[in-house]
Amino acid sequence: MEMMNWEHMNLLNELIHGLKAAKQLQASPSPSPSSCLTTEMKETLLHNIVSSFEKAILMLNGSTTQNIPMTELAPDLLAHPGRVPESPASITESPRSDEFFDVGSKDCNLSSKKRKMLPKWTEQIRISPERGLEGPHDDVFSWRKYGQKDILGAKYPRSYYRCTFRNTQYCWATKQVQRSDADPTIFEVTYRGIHTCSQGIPPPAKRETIPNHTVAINYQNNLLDNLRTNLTVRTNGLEADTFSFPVTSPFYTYESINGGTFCHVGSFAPSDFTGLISTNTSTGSSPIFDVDFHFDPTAEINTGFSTFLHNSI
DNA sequence: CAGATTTGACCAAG
DNA sequence: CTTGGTCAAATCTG
Repeated sequence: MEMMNWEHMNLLNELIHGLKAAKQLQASPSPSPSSCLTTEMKETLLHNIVSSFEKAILMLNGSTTQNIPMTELAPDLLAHPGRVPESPASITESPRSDEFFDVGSKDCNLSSKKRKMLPKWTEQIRISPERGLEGPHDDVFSWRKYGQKDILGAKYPRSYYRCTFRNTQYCWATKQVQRSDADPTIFEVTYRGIHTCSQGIPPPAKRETIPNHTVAINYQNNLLDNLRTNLTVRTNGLEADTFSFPVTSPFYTYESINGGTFCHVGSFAPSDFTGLISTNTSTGSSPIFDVDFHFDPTAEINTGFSTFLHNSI
């Protein structure tokens, strides 16, 4: 197999996925009620397109010696796909901000929907008695608490955190911490979104020996990976299973076949993780894993990646 | 004084 | 209506 430049492979892959998603969207006329793509799927495709551009830009930017911060290049892209950052107060409802999505649509406030599309996973973290009740607040990222809520049927309140750099670097990662009432030493931490702030990007110093973009993309993955090996991890629900511990935000393409939907999920993964799910890595060919699975909307929900796994390149 | 936390109010979804 | 998630003013902290 041709050993393509590692950077080019990833970059190409991003652009190809972006293009694929864009073409799918283009092939699906928006006002057609008979369109095989649901609104949700279209939104996901849009998300893919934007995210592909973001990652491609990040890769290119990571390869330059100057390394201009993403926040300067395109802060609005980092802020949210398609969203123009205004004052923080207007973020949740800005009637005119979605220039790339649903222009002219009445319900262009997609922020909550789009937020739901962010990758989401849950970890159960047990606190050690010696450390006291400080809770599982020592992850690598810095968070700012923005709310607390009593949850019906739960003994303990749920705390809401967002990335400290939400306003300065438009990083939309959030987490929720819920103490388990069954076992108060366990905290269930639900993360949503990948850090796009400088915390999720490696320090520029270490960028000479290893291909730059690989460091950039995998840095955060490694952090997550470390967390994963050290902690009990559990995913919840269909959505979480779908995203079942992505190491970068996954991209999706949909295809309608015989009334069912064929879904393709791709994500970057550290090579060791790829090795776990594929036997084809001895060639050292691809750090990317792709998953294709078929689900029939009329059938019972099947959350397994049952169909097949393969390397994409 | 700047940044973080607290907490009641608000809002969208169901 | 209820509920979970977020906002933002008030308050705290270093």
